[in-house]
Amino acid sequence: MRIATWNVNSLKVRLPRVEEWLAEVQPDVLCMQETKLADDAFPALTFQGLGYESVHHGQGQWNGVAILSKVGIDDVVANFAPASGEPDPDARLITARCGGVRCTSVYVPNGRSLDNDHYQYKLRWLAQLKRHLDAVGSPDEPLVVTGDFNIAPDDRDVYDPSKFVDATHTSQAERDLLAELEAWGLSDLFRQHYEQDRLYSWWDYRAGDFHQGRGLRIDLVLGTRAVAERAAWSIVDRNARKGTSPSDHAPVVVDLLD
DNA sequence: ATGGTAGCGCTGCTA
Repeated sequence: MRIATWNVNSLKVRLPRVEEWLAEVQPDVLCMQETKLADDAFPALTFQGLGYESVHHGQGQWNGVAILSKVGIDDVVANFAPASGEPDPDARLITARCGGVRCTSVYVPNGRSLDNDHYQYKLRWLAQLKRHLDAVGSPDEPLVVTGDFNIAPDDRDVYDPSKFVDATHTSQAERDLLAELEAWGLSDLFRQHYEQDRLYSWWDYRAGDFHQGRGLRIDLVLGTRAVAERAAWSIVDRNARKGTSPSDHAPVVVDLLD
């Protein structure tokens, strides 16, 4: 079973590239973020024509998350589960079970800056994500949390850590909250296969950062032990960041043994 | 040189 995540940065603009990529890579499950669509504008029929069932949780203009699956979709929960606390006013997560794996597609708040209210929102959001996982699932089952975490787990995931002192994406508080998710029972499936640095998934559009190799690894695939034991291979598909009108994120792919 | 681009939607916000 091939699982992938991709922050597409507007599905309206990116749909042709997403269709092309699905045909080439043929993931069984694709979790998307930043669709920037309302639910009634989500192109479910287009994906159906490519063999994918889909669920979408959107608001239009900003945010928006989706799951596509060739291996079935049930137990759908849009937004945070009620038992985890108040719903998120933004459309930032959706959960569904696909092919026996409970999958959550997440678009973690950016945080903007450490002194911004949005950063406190990011920290609260990450704490609620753990309660959400307890509400919808368990570390003892096959479960994946994947998407744009807006956190670089380690300095090797940052092109120049000296440029990210007292910054979002690297601050100790958000890394600690990511570590709490790992303590809950999740591990970074990409890091199971690679130890080296400079394996980024996002590059700022500005200043030619992609071509200069200035990126961050912030798109993660986390899985419980039952999933990690099956994780045979992973890549960041940097080719999808090239050419005309790319997203600023590349897809991350993980293959699970059946 | 503290810059730069992209998307949304129409002025400035978000990333």
